Amino acid sequence: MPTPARTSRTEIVNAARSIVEASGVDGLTMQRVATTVGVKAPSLYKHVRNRDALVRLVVEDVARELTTTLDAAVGSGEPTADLRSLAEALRAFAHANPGVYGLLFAQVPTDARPDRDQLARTSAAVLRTTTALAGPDLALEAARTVVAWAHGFISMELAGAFRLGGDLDRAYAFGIERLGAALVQATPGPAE
Amino acid sequence: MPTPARTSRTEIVNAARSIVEASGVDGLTMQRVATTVGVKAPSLYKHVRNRDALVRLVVEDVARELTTTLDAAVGSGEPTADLRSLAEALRAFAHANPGVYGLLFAQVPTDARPDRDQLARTSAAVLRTTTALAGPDLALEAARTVVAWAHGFISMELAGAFRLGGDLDRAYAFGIERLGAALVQATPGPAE
DNA sequence: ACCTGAACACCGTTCAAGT
DNA sequence: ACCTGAACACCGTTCAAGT
Repeated sequence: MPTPARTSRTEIVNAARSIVEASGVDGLTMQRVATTVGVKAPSLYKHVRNRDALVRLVVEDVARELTTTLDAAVGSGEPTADLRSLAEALRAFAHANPGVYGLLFAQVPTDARPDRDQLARTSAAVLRTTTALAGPDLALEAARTVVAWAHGFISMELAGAFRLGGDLDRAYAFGIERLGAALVQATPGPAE
Repeated sequence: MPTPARTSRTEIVNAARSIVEASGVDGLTMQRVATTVGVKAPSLYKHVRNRDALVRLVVEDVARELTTTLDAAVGSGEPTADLRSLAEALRAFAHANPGVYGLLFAQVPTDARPDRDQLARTSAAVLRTTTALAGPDLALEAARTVVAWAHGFISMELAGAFRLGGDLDRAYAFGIERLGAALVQATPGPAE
């Protein structure tokens, strides 16, 4: 005789995400998710394959949200302004979701990684902006330079790696200005 | 009656480092370290306080090695060349030690973080180079921009986050050239 | 002074048994 | 069709007992 489900995949993913946000990935245990949604741990396996799969669902949820945020940040018609806006939007998103942000580019088990399509969707706004800024031939490399810098800055900031004082807001703004200026000169670098 | 030690802190740290290198931090278990050095797990607690302290010893070991590597990379007398050399040395170090590199700037438990002094020693060569490149007033911000970019690029590369094809060596070289050029213009950006 | 076995409180995951 | 208790193989860590 079938019984109605007492929880759902969505509810489980939401619970997992807030646990990661509050306690980091290491704090994410199946038992804790279970008590949060009101069942026992073994029941979770009716809704998700295992813990890695659950982590992946959380990452994809965060990636989708970030995509929306970045898409909304562009469209000023001025590539340099869009670049600044993208960088600020990414940092604001990370500050608002410091726990799960770290998961986005983390060295996480293969089963916990989001699929290629979602990644492509998330990078679309950046690629459009660097295409306008540096031209189609250099767009990909320019995008990688910007994203590497922004993500590196933010992850070091969140990890507490900037310990030599100074104003981090100003350092971030400094980086955007210099990078924007460096990428707008569309002359290709040395071939080698 | 005292018995001679059957292992040592150094041996334990070395074992832990190679386990992290082979299997990631999650693969680092006290049991595995113990069998590697030839004792039972409880014995390890005579040499290290706990697992977090052991992780920290590994991180500090790696940081010391990286410091030596970066110090050896500079000294050409030409700041732009030193910057390129530093960036390449950091990436080569990460490729040679992909497992433990991720630990260096990771969001790791507080007890597992290296102390401030070691971090200062590791950044010294970069700061010297950016001082020569961008002047003392902008040296710290320039250093943060370079390190953020390089670390972001490398960590994304190691995490497999660059999935849109293209030549990563070329993308890294592109980033160095543009950053070097951007930082050498010592005009401060807008104050705001 | 170091090492060990036994024990405790936790994990993730499986599975038979309930409804 | 979902939920549960019991069980298994693992963790990190403590501690009394060995030498």
